[in-house]
Amino acid sequence: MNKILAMPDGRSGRIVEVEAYCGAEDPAAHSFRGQTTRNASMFGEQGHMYVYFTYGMHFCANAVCWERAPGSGVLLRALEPLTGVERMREARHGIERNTLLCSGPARLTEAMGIDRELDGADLVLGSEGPLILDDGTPPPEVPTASPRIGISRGIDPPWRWHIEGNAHVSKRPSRPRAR
DNA sequence: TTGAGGATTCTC
DNA sequence: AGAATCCTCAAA
Repeated sequence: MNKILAMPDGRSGRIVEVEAYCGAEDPAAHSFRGQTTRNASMFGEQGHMYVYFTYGMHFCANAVCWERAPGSGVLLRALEPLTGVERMREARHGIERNTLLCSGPARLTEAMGIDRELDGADLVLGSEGPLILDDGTPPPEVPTASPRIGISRGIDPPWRWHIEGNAHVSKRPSRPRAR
């Protein structure tokens, strides 16, 4: 949280919203039932990226992190755009409001140009493109744990965290999602 | 081999 | 509230 996701072409943003998915102990995790072709990178090296395709049109990106359990990862849900904003705007079909560029897991991958080609990329070295940097900004002192969004199982543990008051955090649907 | 459902977003 | 849209995996 509060670290920076950067692309080689200059696009970058601060990570202001994340969710944790915790392997075999988490029914909502793609890795819940063990390793498959799709989720293989969740079982690969920590610090690499797990990118998945969903709803027939969207990509979402995770940082693989086994701190709690094997096959775990952190879903990147929102960025505050820092640099390369015009580039992001192009990628997002000219969307004007900066708060809509990266405020959602599939929005931020579209804005940053992240797709299945980058599944498994090393986020620490940045050798394949995306890189996570620490500019010294500390994570929030008071955790803002809340329920995860868009899942149908494993809804109990409040494993979503965001920077309180940040305008680029994604908006929670007002109604509980159908299903 | 089949088909239900999905860590979503956009528009109506 | 409904559509877009395709891939994965469990079940048969």
